[in-house]
Parts: sequence; structure tokens; C-alpha cells
Amino acid sequence: MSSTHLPSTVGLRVVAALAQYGTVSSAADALHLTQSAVSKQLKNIEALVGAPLFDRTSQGLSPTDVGMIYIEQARIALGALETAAVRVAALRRSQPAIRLHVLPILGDRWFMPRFSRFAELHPEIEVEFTTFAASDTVEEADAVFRFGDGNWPGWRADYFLGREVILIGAPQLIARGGGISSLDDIRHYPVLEHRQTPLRWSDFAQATHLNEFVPARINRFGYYSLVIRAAIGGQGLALVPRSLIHDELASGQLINPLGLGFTSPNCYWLTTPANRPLGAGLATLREWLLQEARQSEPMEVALLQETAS
Amino acid sequence: MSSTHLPSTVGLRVVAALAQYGTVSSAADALHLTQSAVSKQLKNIEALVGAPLFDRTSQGLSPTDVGMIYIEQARIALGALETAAVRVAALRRSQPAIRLHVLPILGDRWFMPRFSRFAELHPEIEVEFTTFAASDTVEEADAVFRFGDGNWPGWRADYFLGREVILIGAPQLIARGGGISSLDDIRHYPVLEHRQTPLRWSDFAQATHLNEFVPARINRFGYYSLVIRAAIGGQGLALVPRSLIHDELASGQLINPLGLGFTSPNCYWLTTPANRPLGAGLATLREWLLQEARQSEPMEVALLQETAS
DNA sequence: TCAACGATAGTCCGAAATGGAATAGCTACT
DNA sequence: AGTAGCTATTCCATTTCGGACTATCGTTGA
Repeated sequence: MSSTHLPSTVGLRVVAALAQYGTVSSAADALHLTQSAVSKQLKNIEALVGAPLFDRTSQGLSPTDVGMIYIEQARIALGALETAAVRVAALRRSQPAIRLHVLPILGDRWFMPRFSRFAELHPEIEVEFTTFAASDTVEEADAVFRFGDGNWPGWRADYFLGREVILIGAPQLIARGGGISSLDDIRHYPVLEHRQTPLRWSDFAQATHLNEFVPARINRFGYYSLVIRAAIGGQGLALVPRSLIHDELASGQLINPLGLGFTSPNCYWLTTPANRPLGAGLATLREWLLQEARQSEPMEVALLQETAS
Repeated sequence: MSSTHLPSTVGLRVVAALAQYGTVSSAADALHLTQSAVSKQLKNIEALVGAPLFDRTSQGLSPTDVGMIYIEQARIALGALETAAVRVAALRRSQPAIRLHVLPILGDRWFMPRFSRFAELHPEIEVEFTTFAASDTVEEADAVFRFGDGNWPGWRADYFLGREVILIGAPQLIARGGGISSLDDIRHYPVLEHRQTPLRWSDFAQATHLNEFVPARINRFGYYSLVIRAAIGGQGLALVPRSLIHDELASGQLINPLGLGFTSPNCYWLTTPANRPLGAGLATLREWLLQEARQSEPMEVALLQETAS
């Protein structure tokens, strides 16, 4: 009612994607747009808001105070549209589809590349995804990916992936800092942290007997994709589930100095409502997901033993 | 993530306005668009959703099941954008504006026509409105219009208007049904009801000693504007705060048979947080609002006495 | 210091969406 | 029938949007 001009929905999606990916180019990729288009959309929205939403750095974008507020509300708006679509679809379908809520990081790094295989294998099973959905809408889903220790009252949780957390950094960063030849060397490096899982570093210090670890600097990010991006950009060391960065490790963009890592109790789980019996389609999907996850973590058993010793 | 195409924001606003006003034409007026544009926007959204959102009647539009769902989410999305705007504005402004949350019906029928006078009188006081905002966002407002009995813990409530509820109907409807020459005649007519205030009719029956009142038919609406519109359209009798329909009574579009009505404990209140002290601007605004409301209800004292007798 | 790289911003242009005016069609009521 | 009050549709001018391309800036590495 206040402003006569409303932002465009693609603008909102651009803002959300920028917050998630941290650069115009990668956000553009994710949205199937060009860098130019995303840049212009951002410019439009900022003109409409009347203030910059992101600080421009040479590495990419980071949200301003105003941006934080706007991003949050943009997500809510997009989430509403998403749940509208899902609910309408559910209402119209005689045979309901499976509603699966995926976390952004899993969606980008694990799910989307693989899911087409499932769709080919089981074309008869319809699956709908939500990503932005608010917590109360998540309750409606038939299966929900969650991050945590596997204990959610009312939900059955199966371990999915991400138990194996490793220390990573960009090779340039590590070279610049003098290299990591012993555990203590990591004290010299800045570290990156995911805002929602702040205990990672203390867990790591405890698991590796690294006493009184006080990082040189801590940068916090709201998304794992940003942590990974920042790590690739050489902004610091990070603790990341190995499964999420197979590609970067293989290509050498990131390295795992000394093979350091630990097994975290906090990881990704596939959860299903405990009171609701699993339908046939959901059972198939669940089996497939869990098996695919096991295959994508081939080293885990070895490492579990190693860390346990 | 599911649909590649997002609805446009004006489309969302169109849907919300259609739900509120019930006809394409009046929604178009409210949005400062033409009927043609609104019709096309609706068509676009429906094509995108894949199902009609409204049933077309010769009287206007009424939401379908799918429509209800979509409307709800559209409101949430618009509300998010609104709160984004308000919060950003609050953040940027050194001297904060007064944030006032108005109910749709009051905004349309009472507030907007009058508020420009206040803006002229006190140009130094900035006021921001919210309409769509969700309940948790309402808590941030400096003043909130509410409907109820004046009892909200933590809020100071001043009576605003709407205590005087009268029976109204379109003259054609009443003529068609044989006229209303005694209280009992209203049993023959269909009645209109506001979804959120379902007790009106039983309160009315009790206040007027109309025993065992079972309406011929009940039509329920989600907005008071729809109730009023339906009453004007001759769809039934309604119980409506007199202050909201002065114009229609004066023009003869609606009549108040036998002067029937009652004083309801549920009405509109202007509420302010009890713990927060009123700033000077807010105090001025509050005084002005309450005084204007008193002036727009000149007959009330007389009627109060009448009904009490 | 210079060149390469990767980042964002800006310009030009064709395509698509949008909104307004006018028109056509429909239904209910007199 | 005829009218009033709706919505839907068509035509058209205008605006917006997105992609290709180019400019520019900062960082990295030889």
C-alpha cells in the first residue's frame, strides 16, 4: 500500500539467489539467466528499495544491513508462492505426489545432479520439491531433509550423508600462509563458519586434540554454498562435509591438508513423519536416496574406523 | 523450484484485490488499473496455476477452492514485500515514522478518504501503513486497528467505531421478498455473514428478542467489503457497522428497515502497545483518529439510548 | 610492472509483456 | 425486448526484459 511500484518476482528470485550464491555470475547460472540480466534486475530492485542491498567486493557480493532485511522477506514471499504451487498441485492431483523438502545446499550440490536418474528409473512416481518453504509448511511434506543429530520427535530419521567433515582450504591460501605441515599450523589461518552450525570448529579441535584453538579470524556465512565459495576464493579454512565438495577436491580447487577431519554427530538426515505410514512410492524414493547417498560416500567406512582409533 | 514461471507481483496484487472486492471492475479501481488489465492479469495467473481461481458469476467473482489457497499465499507474499518496505524504511529513517496497521475494510471505507486531511494538518508527522502484514509483523507497529471486544493483553485499546451495528439490505431485495413491516419478516430473507464475526446474527436475535431465528440461507464472506457488496447486489440481509455504509444509506442503495440494529461489544478499536510510551506524533495521530471517528458517528449516542430502552 | 583472469556495470537491440480504449458477450432484472 | 452491470477479447502503443557484447575495475601471478 505504501509504494506504488512492486518489485518483480524474478527480481526477488535474483535477490534470493544472490544471497545464496554470493556472486552475480553464479546466481545467473542457477537461475538460467545471463550475468547481465541478473545485474540489471538487482539494479532495479535496489533503485526501488532506494538503498543498495549488497556491498560489491572484487570477490562478489555480500548483503548490507538493508539487504539482510530484504532478503529475508524476499524468501518469505517466494516461499509463499512455492507453497501455493505445491498446495494447488496437491489439491488437483487425484493421486498425490510425494512432497519432498530439500535444503538448498543439498539441492545444489547433491540432489539436482542426481535426481534425473530417479525420474528415469521411476517415471510413475511424481515428486514435488520445496526449498524456500517456511517451517510450518515443512510439516506438510512427506519427507524432509534436515541437518542435525537425527533426533526430531515425531519423525523417523535415516542417516543421509555429511557425517564425515573435513578440513579444507584453497591451495593458494595454504601456500601463502606457509603451508600446513602439522596440526598446529592451522592456527595461523582465518576460518570460515556456517552460521547455523557454529560448533563445528570446537568439535574439530576436540576431535583432533587441538588445544585452545582460537582462530586468527572468523568469517560467518548463512549458507554452506557461501562457505564453500569463500573457501575456494581463499578466504579461509573451512570444515565441510566431504560429500558436498567431491568435485572441488578432485579438480584441486580445494585440498584437505594432512587428511584432517572428524566424524560429526550433526549431519544430514532424511526424515519422514513417524506416525504416517510410508506409501509405496515414498518407500521407493527413500530407498533410492539412501542408497545413492551411500554410494557417494564410499570412503566413509574407512574413515570412521580411522577416526575411531 | 517446481514451476519455471513465476507469477508477476501485480498479478498477485490483482488476485488479492479481487478476493477483497469481488469484482474485476472495483478491484481495478482500487489498483488504479483498467478492468481490462485486471481481467488479463487474472487470466495470466490462472493459466500459470493451471486452474481457475474464481468462479465467474454475473454478479462478480467468488474464489474457488484452488483460489482460496492461492489467495492466502498471495497475501503472505505481498505481506512480506510490504514488511520489507516498512522495515527498510524504518532502518533508513533517522526519525522513525509512525507505523500504523489498518484493516482492509477500514482502509477502504474510512481511512483513505479522510487521511489526506491529517497529512495536510500535520505534514511533519510521517505515517506508514501496513495492510497485508502477518500477525507477527503487526506486533512491530506503533498503532494497530483491531476488531474485537477491546481486550488485548499488553495493548491499550480505545474505542474507534463500529459499535452501532444495523440491519441493512438492498431495497429491491426487500421489495421482492414482500417488504419488512415487522421484525418477524426478516425470517424470509437470506442473510450474509462475515466469516470472522459469525456471532453477529445470534447477537442481533438476542438483542431484538427475535426468537429461534434460523435464516433461510446464509452466505459467508471473508471480507466486509464483500458482505457490503453482496448486500448492495441484493443477495441478502446483512448486519454491518453503520459507520461503514453512510454513503450507501444516503444514496438509497441500502436501507435499514425499521431502523433495526443493536450495539455490539465487538467493534473496531485503535490499539497501542501498553508498555511503550506514546511519542508526540503518535499521540497527535491518535487524538485526531479518535476525534474523526466520533464525528463520523454522530447518531450514536441517540441510538445507544434507544437500544438500551 | 604488466598481462591475465574474474568479477560487475553499461549499451544496443529484438522479443515479449503490459496496460488502455473500444468492443463483444453474457446474465439478471424490469 | 431492453437495460444495466458484469467479464472477456481484440488491437495497438508503450514499456520492460533478457541476451550478446563491451567497458572497467581489482586481484593474482610471472
